[in-house]
Amino acid sequence: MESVGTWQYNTLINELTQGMEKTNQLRSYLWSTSPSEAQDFMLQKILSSYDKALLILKWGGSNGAATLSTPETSVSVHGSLRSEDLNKSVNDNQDNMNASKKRKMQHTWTERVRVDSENGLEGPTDDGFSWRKYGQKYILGAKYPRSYYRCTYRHVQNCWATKQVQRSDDDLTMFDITYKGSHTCNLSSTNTVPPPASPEKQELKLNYGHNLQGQHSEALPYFKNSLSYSTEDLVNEEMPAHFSFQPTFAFHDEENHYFPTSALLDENHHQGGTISQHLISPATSESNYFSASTHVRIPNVQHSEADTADIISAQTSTTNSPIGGMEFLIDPTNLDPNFAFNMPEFFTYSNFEHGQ
DNA sequence: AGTATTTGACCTAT
DNA sequence: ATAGGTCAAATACT
Repeated sequence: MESVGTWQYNTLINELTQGMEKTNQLRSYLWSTSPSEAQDFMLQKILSSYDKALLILKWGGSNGAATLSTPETSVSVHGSLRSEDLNKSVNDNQDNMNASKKRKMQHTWTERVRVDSENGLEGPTDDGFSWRKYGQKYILGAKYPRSYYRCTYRHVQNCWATKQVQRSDDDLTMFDITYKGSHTCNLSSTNTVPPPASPEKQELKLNYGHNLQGQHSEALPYFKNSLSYSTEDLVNEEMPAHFSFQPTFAFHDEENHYFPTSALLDENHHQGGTISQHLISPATSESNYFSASTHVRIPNVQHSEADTADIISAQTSTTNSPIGGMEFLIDPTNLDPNFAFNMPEFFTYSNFEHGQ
C-alpha cells in the first residue's frame, strides 16, 4: 500500500479531517455568539457527514494507513449549561443542579487525538489557535501529566479559551484534549496570522518526563518544545519527524465523561431534538470581536509563540493538500448579521504578555 | 531585550 | 484533606 492509491486515500482522509476540524472550529466559534439551534444543528449535520465519510473510508477504504483506530468522530455538543444563566434546562439527565456547575461552565468538549505514526498524513490537528502553557499537573490515576493551556491572547483580546491535554495512559499515541470556552480572539487571526504549532505536538515530543509538582523534586532539564529530546525519559524517540493526528470527538456529559463516539454513531442521523442546550459563552459579554477586514495576510506579524518555521508548518498543515487548502476564510460578514466585528488593533499584535 | 515554559506554591471546589 | 486547576517567580529560549 504505497503508491498512488494510498496517497489518494490519505489525501482524502486529510481533506475530510480538515473539513471537519474547521467545521468544528466554526461551531466552537459560534458558541461564543448566540447560536440558534438551527445553526448548530446544521453544523452537526455537516460534522456528521464528515464523520461518516471518514468512517466509510477508514473501514471500507484502503486498508492502509488508518487501520488502527476505528476513528469515528462525532461532534460534541455542548458544554453545559450554566445554571445561573439560562433557565434550567431541558436536560434529560438528572441534573445535579446544585453548585456543581457553578463557575464557569463553558462550552466544553473533548477531542481525542491520536498520533498516527503510520501514515504520512500531515497533522491536521492544529486547531489553529495559539496556546500558551500555564501549568502541568499529575492527575490522580494518570500516568502522564496533564497540561494546561490558555489562549495566548487572553489578555490582549480577552479570550478565555483554554484547553487541557492529557496523554492516554495506555496508548501513547493518544491524547485527550479538552477545550473549554470558545475563542473570542482567533477567528480572523486563524486565517490571517499564522498560528503557532499546536501544543499537542509538544506534548508528544516532550513530556515523557515526570518533572512535576513534587513528584520528582529534581527537575529535569527544561524541555524546549520541538527541540531536542532530552534523553532521560523519552519513551518514544522513534516518533516520526512528522506525524499526524486523527481527531475524534466525543460527547461530554455533565462531568468529564465523554462517550466514545462509536456509541453515538447511529444516533448521528436521527438526533432530532436531543441536542438542545445552548449557552452563551461568557466571553461574549466581554468586548472582543474580530476584525472583519483582516483577511488580508499580514506577513510580518510576529507571534512569539511560534517561530517562523512553526508558523509555516502549522500553516501548511492545514493547507498543504494538493487539492488546495480547504481552509476557508470565514467571512464574518456573511456569517451572521449579528456578529460584531471590530477590532482595529488586531493588526498590531505582538506580545503583550508580560504584564501579568 | 522580550517572551515562553517550568514548576512549586497557592487557590478552589469537593 | 485532597485533587484539580491556576499563579507567578525563576528559568530558558530567541
